[in-house]
Amino acid sequence: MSLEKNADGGPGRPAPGRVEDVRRGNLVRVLASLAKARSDPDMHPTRADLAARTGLTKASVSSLVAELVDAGLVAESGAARDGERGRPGVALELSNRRGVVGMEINVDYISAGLLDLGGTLRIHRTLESSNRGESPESVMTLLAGLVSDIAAEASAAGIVILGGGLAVPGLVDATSGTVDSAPNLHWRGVALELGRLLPAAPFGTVLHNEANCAALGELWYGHGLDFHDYLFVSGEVGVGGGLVIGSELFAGPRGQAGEVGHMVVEPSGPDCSCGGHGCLETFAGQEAIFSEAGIPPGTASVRLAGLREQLASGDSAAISAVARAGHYLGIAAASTARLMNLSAVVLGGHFTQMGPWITPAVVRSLADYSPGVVSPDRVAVSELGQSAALLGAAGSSLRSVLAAPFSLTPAG
Amino acid sequence: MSLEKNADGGPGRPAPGRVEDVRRGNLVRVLASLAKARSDPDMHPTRADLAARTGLTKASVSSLVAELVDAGLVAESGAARDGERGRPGVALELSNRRGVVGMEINVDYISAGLLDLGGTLRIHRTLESSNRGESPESVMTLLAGLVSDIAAEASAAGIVILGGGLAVPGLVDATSGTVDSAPNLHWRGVALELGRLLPAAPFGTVLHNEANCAALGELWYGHGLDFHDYLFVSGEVGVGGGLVIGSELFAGPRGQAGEVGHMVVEPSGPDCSCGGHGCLETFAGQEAIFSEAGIPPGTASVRLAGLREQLASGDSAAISAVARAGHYLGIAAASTARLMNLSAVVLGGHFTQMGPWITPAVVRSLADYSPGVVSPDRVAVSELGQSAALLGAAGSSLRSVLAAPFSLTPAG
DNA sequence: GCATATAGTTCAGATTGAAAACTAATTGAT
DNA sequence: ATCAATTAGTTTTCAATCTGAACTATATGC
Repeated sequence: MSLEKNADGGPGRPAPGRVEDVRRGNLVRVLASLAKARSDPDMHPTRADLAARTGLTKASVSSLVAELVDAGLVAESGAARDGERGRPGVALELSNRRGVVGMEINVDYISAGLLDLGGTLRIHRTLESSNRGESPESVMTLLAGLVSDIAAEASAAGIVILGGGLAVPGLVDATSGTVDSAPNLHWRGVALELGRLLPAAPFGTVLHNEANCAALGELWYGHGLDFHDYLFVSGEVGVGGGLVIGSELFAGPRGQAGEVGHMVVEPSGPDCSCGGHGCLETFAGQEAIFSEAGIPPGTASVRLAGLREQLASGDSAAISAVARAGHYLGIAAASTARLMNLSAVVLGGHFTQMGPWITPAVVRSLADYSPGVVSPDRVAVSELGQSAALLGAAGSSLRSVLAAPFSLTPAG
Repeated sequence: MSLEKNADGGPGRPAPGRVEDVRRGNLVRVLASLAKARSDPDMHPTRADLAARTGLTKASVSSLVAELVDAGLVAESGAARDGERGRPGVALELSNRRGVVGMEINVDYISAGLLDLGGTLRIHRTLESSNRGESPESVMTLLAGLVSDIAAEASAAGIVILGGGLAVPGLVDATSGTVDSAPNLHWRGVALELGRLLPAAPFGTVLHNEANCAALGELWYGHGLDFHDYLFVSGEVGVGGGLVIGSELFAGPRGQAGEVGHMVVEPSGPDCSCGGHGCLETFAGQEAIFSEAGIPPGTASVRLAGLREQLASGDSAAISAVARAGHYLGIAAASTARLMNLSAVVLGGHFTQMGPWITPAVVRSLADYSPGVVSPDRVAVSELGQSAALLGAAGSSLRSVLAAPFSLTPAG
């Protein structure tokens, strides 16, 4: 349908097609096969198996695997016996001696975790910290300490850290490592010193938007295993979101798509902080729900706990506040589903705490405004909780490594 | 960020990375450079120039160009003199002896046109025909006749037709060539015999959605030259649309994205034919505008002419009907722009006839609901008129050819 | 103990682009 | 007119890489 991207090969673009590029592509193919095999438990791919699944010859796969083993990305893990006759193969797997770090700065806490190449979360630490209004330097220092502890532990366990991802609740510019605006932290135009976090990691640290990361975490480690096209709505102070299309995050032209919170759901609705009015956020943001439910001011976690209590005790103000949020969420989801041809909705962030009360309202609203587009069993609540963003940030780094293994290989 | 697509190379996927694939990629690179050069007028790329622009060596480019010339896709067009000293180069261009056909079936007419590889529309024929409720067979027979005339003319002019695209106002499944539903034609689940249209064309005929094609036509031959990320809204009987992101059409998971007409713009709005209510179409569809403006029943073109007259004469009912449509259009556009981070809006279809009256309403609404996102000078009216969809369908075919030149090459 | 089957390696052959040397054609200075 | 300088395009040699076929290695089962 469209021309290959960057086909022109102008200045600043990837190198033109050389014979070496074939090998790079095939290294990636082999790694992708290994990564895929992992979700199929009890399946121990061998060189011969990889050859069959990638379409390459056994000779090529042997050579590619040797290179990946040299680079430390792939490890042999004993014999693969299947009871059949013939010489047994050598089972291969993504090395668990290589890992990436996921990091998150949020309003009430910072956290970091170590994910090995196989996708297992080996370490996960959270540190409560009131970051709203704190200086970026001091928060980064705190985070750097946390990460350095994790790096030490990793090193003791013989794990080499290759890269990392940092999720921040705000609009970010990943290329420059700048937080353009993070209203809930009161940060604006802040260039973070990402180099401090993982100074030795060849892939460095990449900055991400928190809602997008949560959507990615959900994609790779949550409902994404079942749904391939969905709207992820993350309720935090504002209402963020992520669009997953064909099992990939749709990031938009400037990597900032997914602002569900400012879709117009009620033309005559109240003014919004964004300057518009009737935005979803004015009905489904934390402040909107809390005040409608009559929850007194306080910290977000205390108020959220209060809301849960009132919901559980059948308080009608709380129940109707949440139902109203769900109603408008359903309207925004209906429009999005129609516009982008999506078939599922996943609720994350604070909405996970309201699951049983908000889901029916969303389902009803979807049925009412876009019948037949999103079936009730495709409205789900995230099960990852607070770790979604961290998993997304780490997973993103993991995928960078698997997509560019040649940068670790002797040949460079 | 994500793994290379199809990296697994499983069944049904493109062949694995062989050394030959490098050449395929480079053939595409060279063609892409030539296609790009064409929008830079008075620029006659030579082999040496292509080498510099693709990053390939002169030797490789010579060999690639020879293959493309053999395949008939590229032609030498005399010497390229630039007044400098040194041996003059031989100017190259995409051959104007190869072409693709764009076709459209709409409610009131069918049309077809011939686009040469350089992007010039060489022939364009429209045939009035009331297709609503007609059998697909009879309409296809009519179209096949029109296309066969064009093919004869092309042949007389020495132009070889390589492929084609057919735009139909409805949801289509391109892979099976089926019209799932085209309400305005009263077609539903119709498998079109696309093979009849261009039996000799190696790339065959591909079925497209009309609104998407119009968006593509706009992208390649209209405002897309200035805007790279925009919402294209096409008013026909319903309200269709297309999302252009990074100068590419965003087609959605099943190629059916862009249903702007059924975004919810007024939760308490009237019922819609889709089963929902408050959809944009109930305010900005043809019937909504005509009845609100007090235009008596009749054929679409007569009513549209009537509306234009009333608008020109300052009729207040007409003016306010169009302003209302624009208001709600602006709301849908505001939500879309926020959700997908778009920065421009292009109005097509019947909205082009209402330009001066509807644009201000859209601009006002955008400023009201999403201030600072879409600036007023980035709300534009399409200038392509009725040919947008045809150009999009043809252009899409042209791009398939340029993206897979090796299928025409001796090596196959 | 040996036939059979499967895993993995080695080696020759083909394709391809890079690099450098070479031929071709034009300008401009002498 | 002649020739150096300059640019376009071709030819040649070389290295990288995959494929395919032959070969080695190691199991099972009769």
